[in-house]
Amino acid sequence: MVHQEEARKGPWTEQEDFKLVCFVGLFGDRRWDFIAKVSGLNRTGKSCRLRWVNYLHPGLKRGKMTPQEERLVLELHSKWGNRWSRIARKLPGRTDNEIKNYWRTHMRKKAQEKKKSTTTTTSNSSSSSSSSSPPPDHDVSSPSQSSSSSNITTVESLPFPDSTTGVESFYDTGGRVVSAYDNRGHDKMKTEAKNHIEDEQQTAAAAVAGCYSMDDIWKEISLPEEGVYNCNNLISTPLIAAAEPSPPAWDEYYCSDSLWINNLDEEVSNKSRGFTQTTATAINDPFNYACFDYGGAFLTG
DNA sequence: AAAACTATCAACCGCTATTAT
DNA sequence: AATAATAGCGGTTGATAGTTT
Repeated sequence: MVHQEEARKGPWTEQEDFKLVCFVGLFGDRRWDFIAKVSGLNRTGKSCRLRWVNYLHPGLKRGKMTPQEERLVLELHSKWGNRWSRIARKLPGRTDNEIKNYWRTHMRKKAQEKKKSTTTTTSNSSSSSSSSSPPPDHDVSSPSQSSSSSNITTVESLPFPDSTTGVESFYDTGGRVVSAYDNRGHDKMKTEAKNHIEDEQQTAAAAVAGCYSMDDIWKEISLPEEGVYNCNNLISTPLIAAAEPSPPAWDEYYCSDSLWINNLDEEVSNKSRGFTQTTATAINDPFNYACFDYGGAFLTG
């Protein structure tokens, strides 16, 4: 590295994605600037975080919003306005960005429909469609509209998790994934880890960046006879050793094969956005089961 | 078949809040 | 307590896929 080049921008490549996932697996999803540096990704920490949160996070759901989710978004938006992240917490697997995008397109459409209907049928009584008409952004003025519909479930009664239930959307995990590296608390561990990390930064970066080509990586992933996906296979041993100042051992976090393969197949058939989509899922699932089992031992909070 | 238009969504920007030193 | 660094949020933009004319 001769000098600090201007950070890369624009779409992420599959290689970048993979690197990022690996390093988040190692260092947790908090220290973004650090990860950006150590990984050798020529990205800002901010960019890394965004990519992770909006695309690579294992807890993310993909595909169309379900009618239930749509209703929930409508209701919550009428309640809270453009508090996208807040709304997203009530929709596990959905990101604020996704909801925001959904709202904009969905509501714009509805607004246009409404405009049409009002201009063409001004003399008519208000149509049923207007009951779901969108307020402009920031319009939080009509909380009653949601409650007026008896078959719309109220937020509180929905089965979706929130902080009170103990089941969290991925927004609430707050990066408490690799607690040894969490820079909040665990002072002793933190110091040790920090030293360790700094010593091994070069090794780690080189290991991930250099030891495996993407072809190798995907070959590893798709080995049918293996049946399991092992993070250790993807990252060279020195890296694992370096990044593991304390238990749990990575060997405990092999993924479940069937889930991984099935989801990958599904995504392959989803031709929406070429390989990136598949890549994300391919990366997501192994780490979901291998590294980011929020319901399991890694969840420290 | 091709141009124009629309919808979708990933990613960036600027700002604010939070945490560390 | 003050300051700096970092994380997070909401708004916006731009690229591209899909649809219509």
